[in-house]
Amino acid sequence: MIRMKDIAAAAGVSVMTVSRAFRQNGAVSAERRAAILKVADELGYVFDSTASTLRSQKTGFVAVTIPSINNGNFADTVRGLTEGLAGAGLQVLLGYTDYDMAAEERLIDAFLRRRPEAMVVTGGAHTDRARRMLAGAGVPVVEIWDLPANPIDRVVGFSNADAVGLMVRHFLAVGYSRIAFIGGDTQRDTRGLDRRRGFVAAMEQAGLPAHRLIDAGAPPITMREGAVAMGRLLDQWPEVDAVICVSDLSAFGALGECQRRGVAVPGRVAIGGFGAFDVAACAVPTITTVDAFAGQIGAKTAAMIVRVLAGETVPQVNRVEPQLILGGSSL
Amino acid sequence: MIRMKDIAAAAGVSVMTVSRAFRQNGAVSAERRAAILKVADELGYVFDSTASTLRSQKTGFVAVTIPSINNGNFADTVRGLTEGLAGAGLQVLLGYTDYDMAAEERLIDAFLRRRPEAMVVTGGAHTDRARRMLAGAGVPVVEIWDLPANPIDRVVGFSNADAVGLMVRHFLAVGYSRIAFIGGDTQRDTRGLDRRRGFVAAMEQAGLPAHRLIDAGAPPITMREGAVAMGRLLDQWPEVDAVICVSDLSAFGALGECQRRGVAVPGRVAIGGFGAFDVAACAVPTITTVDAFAGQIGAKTAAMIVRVLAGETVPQVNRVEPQLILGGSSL
DNA sequence: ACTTGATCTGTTATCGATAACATAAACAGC
DNA sequence: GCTGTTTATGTTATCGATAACAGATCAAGT
Repeated sequence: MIRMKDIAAAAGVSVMTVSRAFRQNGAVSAERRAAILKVADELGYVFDSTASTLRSQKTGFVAVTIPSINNGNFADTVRGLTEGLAGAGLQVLLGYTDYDMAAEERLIDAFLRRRPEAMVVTGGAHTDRARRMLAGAGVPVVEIWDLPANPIDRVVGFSNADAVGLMVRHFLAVGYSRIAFIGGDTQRDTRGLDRRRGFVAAMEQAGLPAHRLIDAGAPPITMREGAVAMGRLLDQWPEVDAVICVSDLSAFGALGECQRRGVAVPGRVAIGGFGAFDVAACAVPTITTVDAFAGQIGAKTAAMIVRVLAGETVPQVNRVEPQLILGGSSL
Repeated sequence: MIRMKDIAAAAGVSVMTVSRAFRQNGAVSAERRAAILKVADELGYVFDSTASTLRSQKTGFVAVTIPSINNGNFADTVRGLTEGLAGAGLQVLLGYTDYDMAAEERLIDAFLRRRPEAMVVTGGAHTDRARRMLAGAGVPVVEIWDLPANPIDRVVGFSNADAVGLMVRHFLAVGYSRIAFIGGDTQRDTRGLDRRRGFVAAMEQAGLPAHRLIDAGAPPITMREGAVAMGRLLDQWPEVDAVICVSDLSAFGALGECQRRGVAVPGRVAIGGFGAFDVAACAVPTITTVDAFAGQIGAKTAAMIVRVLAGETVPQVNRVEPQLILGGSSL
């Protein structure tokens, strides 16, 4: 493999000059730089980030953990992060946890060895060791998609409970009252659990019973699980007139189950989801949902990281305001 | 930051012994290793992969580029890759190209600087410079999700054209003949283009006209674009009795458009998709599709890489056989 | 007891770049 | 013309680990 010293020898300059030629702000005369880059290109030289990283102590990595890679919301967040960080020359190192805190801990451990310049983790629930590792990493840490009670460092997110409250109040306003909730029972998906808590809180605040809760199993809660849960809901509480699902995917599955059973939506049962996934806008009828602005979460996180790394003072918490999107499923 | 020499001093051993204690097969006595790891833990030491990488010339990275991060098929492939490589201590470094060859080239360049131990790229279409970089990288290169005519190195994939041929022959067998195709017109998504070519070839082989082609714009072709394209199709060729879409997402959008227009599926128009996405199985009716076994592509690619890196002789091409999955949309 | 081999530990040099410092040349200001 | 500043280049030491080699210890075999 070709190294900088080979380029230096071929171009008749010192290694240091070659190093400078490869940087944006390197103090090298324009003609020398051009000559050096030409030689490097001819020799097929590929810059070695590893050596650069070791000496300069700058990896150019921002490590990001998300629960699932197969989820349009997190994909949007990653997109926002990637694009926002690219401008600062930072690359995203992405890992997924499968909604498993132990897996998250292992991932954080593996990532920290690579000396990222910042860490982004989804949610505020972590193992004790993961918390300690993050807190002691000596780099900015951002928890996203949530508003943890005890943040490790910085936060970009929203209250999942309050967001579902929006939906409950909409359903009540439109005239539904025998409302059920699907999903969010396990400890694994704390955001799903928060949404269920938000449902219960909003119902109780309205003086209505909030006992119609259907377990949809371990996350990720897919379309299929939404369908199964809807079937159980209709069997168990036939009087139900509306259902709020932990995400649009399960809401879509629930909608399909209603259609197969000949249960009119929204005539007989109204449906609400979460996340503003494409499927909510393209289903027939469209599904009422809450947009958490996943892309913005990523973009804001990226901006926060760039500013913090530049030494600026930035507020610790950046809130995103979810927004209700009315669909045909709850008219 | 704590370094190995700090651990060595605290534990009363040499740095080399600490280094060995941190490895699986390091020749250190069990008690010494335990003592060293205990000291390291107490001091909050975090292993520095960068230095290790520079000396040992092993990064533990496998770089992977996919067209889009928000796509269940590629997500499944990445999952297969991640899991298959984890056993060999390899981490996936993931990037997405937005179906843009210039973006792919930049990504490959950025990745190669980090000295991955193997490169995985989606598809067989690349810029000349990207091809040169990959060919000269000195590491195994695997092109996936396609069967390129001139592979750079290794391949794990299938013929997108043949896979659509399966679907066409199914439609013909069930009695449809005025079949249209949605998507795949641009040069950006070569797999989509191959699928359209496969449609045309299979129709012509059956002696049927293959002129009903609807452009759905630049990839990614989403549900929305499928709906718009279906509208145009029904307006332009009202005699159409079946439509094959470049993916299940556009097929689902098309199904929704039919439902909004009161066009019975499959009574009046049959619909086929591609990719065996969740939405195909959960839509009402279910959508006939082709499973390309995205997860298997990832798993097989991972296995291939592990074996090649271990010095084994492995066939250059590993084919995956897509399979037709019948749905209610084409009964 | 002596050789042989396996196991454990230490020493030295090194991976490929860059920070820090030094120096030379060019240029401006008075 | 002299000093001070800027710009362009080179020299040296270093980032934090590991490869390669060497040496020490210990058990087994003859």
